Amino acid sequence: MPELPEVETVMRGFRTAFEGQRIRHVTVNRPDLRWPFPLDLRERLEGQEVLSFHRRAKYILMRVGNGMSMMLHLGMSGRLLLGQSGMNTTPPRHEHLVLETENEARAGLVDPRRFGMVDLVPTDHEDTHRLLSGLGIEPLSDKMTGPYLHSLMQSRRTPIKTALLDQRLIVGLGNIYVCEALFRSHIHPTRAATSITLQEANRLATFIRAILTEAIASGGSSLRDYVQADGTKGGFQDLHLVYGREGEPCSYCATGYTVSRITQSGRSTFYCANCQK
DNA sequence: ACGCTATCCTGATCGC
DNA sequence: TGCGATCAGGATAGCG
Repeated sequence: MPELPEVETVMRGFRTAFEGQRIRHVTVNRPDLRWPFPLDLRERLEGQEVLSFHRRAKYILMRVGNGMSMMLHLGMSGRLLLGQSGMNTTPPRHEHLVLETENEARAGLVDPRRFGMVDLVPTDHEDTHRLLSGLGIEPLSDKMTGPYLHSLMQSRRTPIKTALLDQRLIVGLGNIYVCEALFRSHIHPTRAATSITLQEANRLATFIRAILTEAIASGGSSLRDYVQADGTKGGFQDLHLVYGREGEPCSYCATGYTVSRITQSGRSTFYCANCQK
């Protein structure tokens, strides 16, 4: 589910609710998601002050006072429900982990498909965690330039769409935002990554940055079950120009072409066969 | 060495 | 209304 804008939105809500507070209670409702929860998750977090929140790729990092960081990945269907403790409401289905603070802030991790993950890592060594150490560049950082993107694409013998989904090269993009970025850049998704010119890489860099920035500003894309931490829906799905719009007229080339859908490495790709070359 | 695929799960939706 | 098939925003292990 969540790509960079959704994870960033969730992380900001989590930060607003939890930063500076002390964790009073941790409830672990099952032993694992994609991987087992750390056996000492509860004892490592309870009683700790929440120092700060960060995002790396699609991971949320919560740093606490004992030098540990909780890593959280939402997978495909993960949501973080923020609220107050003691409301006596029925817990939602698939709420696998609950954090509560001394000030009654409550965060529940709901993940029906259980593709998400939670782990602990020493804050000083976050970057060496096996899931973080191989990650590519942050698309909203200064490293994300056309020339650098161009050089990254030269090393992959896959379609450009597949390469942009590869978190070892550039992080944060998922199926939606890759489709949208290629559409706005007028690049055909099946093109070999190595065929991307510098000029096209410049366009891609510009649009990737723009799309992610716009999506964060509108609170992410709400499809199916994604909502922001405060329960409101994001609004970026209304700005999708191709994703999920198979058969609809292309919004750019006004020639009667409609949005096509193909499958690439098992995932749907949406594009305009006329204006993406 | 690299790239493709099958796979982990549940739930929503679609066609019959 | 019911039922089976299909699809879903991710990322890995394992295979060729």
